[in-house]
Amino acid sequence: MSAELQKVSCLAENKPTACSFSIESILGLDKKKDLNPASIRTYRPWMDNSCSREVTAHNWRLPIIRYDNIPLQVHPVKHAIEREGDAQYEQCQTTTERMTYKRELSWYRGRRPRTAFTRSQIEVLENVFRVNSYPGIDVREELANKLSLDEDRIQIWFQNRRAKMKRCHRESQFLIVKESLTPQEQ
Amino acid sequence: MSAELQKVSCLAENKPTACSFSIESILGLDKKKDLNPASIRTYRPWMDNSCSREVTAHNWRLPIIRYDNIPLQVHPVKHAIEREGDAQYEQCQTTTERMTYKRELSWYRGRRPRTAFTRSQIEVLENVFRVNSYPGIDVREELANKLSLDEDRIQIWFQNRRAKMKRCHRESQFLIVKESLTPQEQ
DNA sequence: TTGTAATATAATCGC
DNA sequence: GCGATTATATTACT
Repeated sequence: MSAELQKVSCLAENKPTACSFSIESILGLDKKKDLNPASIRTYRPWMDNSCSREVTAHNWRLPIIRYDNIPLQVHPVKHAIEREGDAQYEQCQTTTERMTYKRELSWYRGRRPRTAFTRSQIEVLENVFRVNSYPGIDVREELANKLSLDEDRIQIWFQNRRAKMKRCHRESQFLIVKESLTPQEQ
Repeated sequence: MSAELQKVSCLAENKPTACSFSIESILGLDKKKDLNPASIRTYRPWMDNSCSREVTAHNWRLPIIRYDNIPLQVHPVKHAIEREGDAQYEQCQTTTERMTYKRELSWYRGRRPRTAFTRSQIEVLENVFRVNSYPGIDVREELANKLSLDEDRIQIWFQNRRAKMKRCHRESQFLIVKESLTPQEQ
């Protein structure tokens, strides 16, 4: 971390370091601040109470919450490189060990069990998707009722389906361009 | 496949079967359309001219035309509905064709590439956020300079961060209530 | 291993 | 600025 950034990040730690952000400017002439870090927890409706409580308990017990403030969405490689501060992670020597560590971490965090759509459900979803890839809440609810799925699952499905469509399109576009650049055999 | 599902899936095949999904609802046509196509012109500073030209070039290879004076980011369905003056669009006979047309258009329509903040940037932002979740323009500019980011990115970050905080708080509140209602096992 | 459901969050729109 | 959505990138599971 650069010296500049250290100066900035010292703020939250109340270090007596000189800092180029003035307190006044950071406070923005005293605006409301109502953040209670302890209150942040994720709601997992598909977990029953006992399970939720257990997860919470584990998170409190285990020193693995240090990444809650840091984006989990990073390049795995970069991530691995940059996680030098995580002692527990560093202790994992083999890839397998690290995988296990990560898996346990995710288990403690709680993740909705993967939904396995049936063939008929997919068929209907695909048919609707062909006609409208952006169904509104009403259509999604209709689908949810008819297919016996949560509306949330429908929404995620369409989201992922759009991403897939886009990916496929990008790839085909790339192919077209590539072929146009090398019209002859190659 | 059940009778219900057949009713649904018939849609994409244009079968004259009675169907409990209305065409309007599937197409999302039963929603209000409130855009004024003539007045919409979005500025995309991150698309420089060369890039635009390249995109245009790609568009020329495909049965897609470019749209310089339409919203770059709208609901494709709404968008498609309101572009009745577009001759190419009118040439698309079937709903599917129109959807495809519209869909491809939206791919070329620009969206700012997702910014990937670095760990150190997030760290600083989080530290400032803890102290002040509503930084004024001056603090945002300071941060922008120090973190080598656009002030705009900073602003959006704080906006999303506040939303996240709110969400987390709501969820934890919900959990508390839920647990207080079912304090025993089960 | 691949495909994809799920997740987190940056970006966008309409108010 | 907010709430609601969408896009995007990544993770993790089958």
